[in-house]
Amino acid sequence: MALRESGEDYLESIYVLSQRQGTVRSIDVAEYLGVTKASVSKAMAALESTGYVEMGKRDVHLTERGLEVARQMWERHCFFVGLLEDAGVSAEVASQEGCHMEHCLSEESFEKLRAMLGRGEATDSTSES
Amino acid sequence: MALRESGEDYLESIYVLSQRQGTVRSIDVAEYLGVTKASVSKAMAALESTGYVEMGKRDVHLTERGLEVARQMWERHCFFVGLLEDAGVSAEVASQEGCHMEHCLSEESFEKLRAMLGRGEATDSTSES
DNA sequence: GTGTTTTGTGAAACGCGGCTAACTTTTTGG
DNA sequence: CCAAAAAGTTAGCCGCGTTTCACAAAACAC
Repeated sequence: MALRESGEDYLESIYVLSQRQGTVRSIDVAEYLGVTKASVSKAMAALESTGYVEMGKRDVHLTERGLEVARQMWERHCFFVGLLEDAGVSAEVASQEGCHMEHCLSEESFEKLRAMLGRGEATDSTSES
Repeated sequence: MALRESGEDYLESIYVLSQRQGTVRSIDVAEYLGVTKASVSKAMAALESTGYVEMGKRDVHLTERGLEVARQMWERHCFFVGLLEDAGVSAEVASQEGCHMEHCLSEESFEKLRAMLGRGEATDSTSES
């Protein structure tokens, strides 16, 4: 039920990778996140049992429910990274730090913050590095 | 050496409580953070061994080093809470969520963000609820 | 001053999210 | 087709930050 920060990261990376590559394997997620494949294996089992992902023979994909979370996370990721970059933070650092900020807010608070800061919808760039 | 999120929270709460009350005991920290006194006891031992706090017979206080971190955290806390409140988030939720955001950024990024959003120095309100 | 209540500590355990190592299964390429 | 490489799984471990529970030590209240 309660999705943790790490779970959200896994979902987000599956989302990003699927935009880039179509099909996503555990190993791709492991490389993307910089964890071992054993960690991914465990995490996928947990996320499958809670209904966020489904595992085919040789790929993983998001369920409706997982997709919703993943998109939301990615949107926030883009928002915070953009915000930090605009503030003059390097792309690399912004990306690292944005990764954590994206898990801090409720959906409601995030929407309010975005509305106030008026950065509209985040520009999707799942295909970039 | 490496101070974790929870360590920063402990330092911050010692700071806030000392502004409010003067003297701070473990039990005060426990109540403030909503953890057990055993947790505080362990955490204090760790923070003492790394030079962030000193423990007297019946009180805890920050070292120079601890004070610096604590002030920084509190400043960020006020910044993020203020930001969220301005966005229309309730004080209670803003406080909860700001608590997490304050640990995400490097000092450098935080300063840049603050400069861009132009909210000046945070207003200190350690004496409030 | 003595007994009760409050505060602090220590030991053992747990959940989480990683890791390594060993193994199985699948894919690939000669 | 088959061997080797790549991908996935399983088991066991670790560190962190909690918890509970039992106990020790102070503080407080008469």
